[in-house]
Amino acid sequence: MHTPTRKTAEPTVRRLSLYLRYLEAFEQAGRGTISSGELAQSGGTTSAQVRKDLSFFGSFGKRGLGYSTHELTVHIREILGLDRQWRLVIIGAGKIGSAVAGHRGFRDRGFEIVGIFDADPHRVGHALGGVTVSDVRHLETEVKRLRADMAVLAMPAESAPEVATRLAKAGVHAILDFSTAQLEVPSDVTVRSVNLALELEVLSFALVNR
Amino acid sequence: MHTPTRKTAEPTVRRLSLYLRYLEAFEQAGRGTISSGELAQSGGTTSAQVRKDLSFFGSFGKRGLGYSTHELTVHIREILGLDRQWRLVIIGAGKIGSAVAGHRGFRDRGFEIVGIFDADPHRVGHALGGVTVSDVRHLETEVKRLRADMAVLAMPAESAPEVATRLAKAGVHAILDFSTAQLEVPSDVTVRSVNLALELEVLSFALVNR
DNA sequence: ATGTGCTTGTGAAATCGTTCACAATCTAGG
DNA sequence: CCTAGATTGTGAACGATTTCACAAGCACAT
Repeated sequence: MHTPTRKTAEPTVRRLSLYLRYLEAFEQAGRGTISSGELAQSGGTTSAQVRKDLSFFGSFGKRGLGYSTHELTVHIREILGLDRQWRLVIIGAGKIGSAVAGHRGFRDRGFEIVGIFDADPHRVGHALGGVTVSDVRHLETEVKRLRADMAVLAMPAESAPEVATRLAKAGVHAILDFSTAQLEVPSDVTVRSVNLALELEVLSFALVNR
Repeated sequence: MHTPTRKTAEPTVRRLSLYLRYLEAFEQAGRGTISSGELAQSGGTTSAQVRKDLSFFGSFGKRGLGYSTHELTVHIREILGLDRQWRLVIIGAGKIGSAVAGHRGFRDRGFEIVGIFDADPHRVGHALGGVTVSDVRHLETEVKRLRADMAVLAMPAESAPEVATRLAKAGVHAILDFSTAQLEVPSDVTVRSVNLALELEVLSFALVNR
């Protein structure tokens, strides 16, 4: 596997993630090999796209035959960094935080929830998915102690920027943000936003311009 | 406002949605006008990008002055189709479904939750955010009766494709899917997927390639 | 009324991502 | 060992999106 010369396109990474899901299904089904065309069908793209995506990272296939499902699974896992355990904290024990905490399948894919935080004293101390909710006041020390790699922000937009800054200071380099806030973080911290209202608005646009 | 000649780029629509959020804040703060540069800063883009995005739909600004916050707000709302009420159903009353149902701010933005469905008899009949959970067996008739425009799928991937098909038949043309399934729907139905595991995997990739 | 300073709207250029098309190379079968 | 059939890997073409750069237009001060 050769590391891409410079930064890889995000759409490529997203598709790799999808390919991985389908590969796992194929492997379960006992298929030893798979062609770029078959992978493309599962992921709603084209065979050329699949091959191009993979070619950024190496040559994993055999001409005339396709890809070994098992080997390609291992390769993609390695590319995405899923060949290790990631330690995850959730900030906000409300509806969304609980949903994330209760989402089985995270742990299976290497994401271990090691801490949950909330500002509401009524929530602190209660268990959520086997993890006890801590007071967000102790965020820095706890996050360091837990050696968290990533954080999920499931809190009101008002407090999100401050918490993001504190997380960055505590050594968290990846944040998944469900709030609608615009986070200001150091350049070595990656932030991804999931904004439910925005998704509905894109759907609204699609309906109007149908 | 001139309707764009053909389909508008999705990134443009997403940014419009972000601009709208910042415009509302600016309007709240009593700012009468705003420049493309200021809007760009809020949305993490460039002033040229803002002007280009808006130019697909018309000329809303005044040279030398900028945009009227109020007028631009109204224009973007109209472009996105937020100048009307959308009727929303949620399929799946589990963790994610509850989070969506309880999300205040949807209603404020014109998305009214008119129905919630679940397959689990234990959940049917209970109220969630002021709406009683119905049995998913009655999906078609209920969705038609409620005149739903959009649906949120918050259910296991196994049953999602079937439900998506039934929704399409019942006249729903926009679906926001939280499952990891690949949905097959008629071309006049727009589907958007939000996949939590995938987002974490993109973050994982970012961490590994930092 | 004119000049100054600022900001828009938009072609043109640059960049980025996708699709095409085909040589290279593999397997399997005779 | 050789041929037929399949499928990869990848430059090159294409298409889409972003950035650049500047003329045009407006407000305000003088």
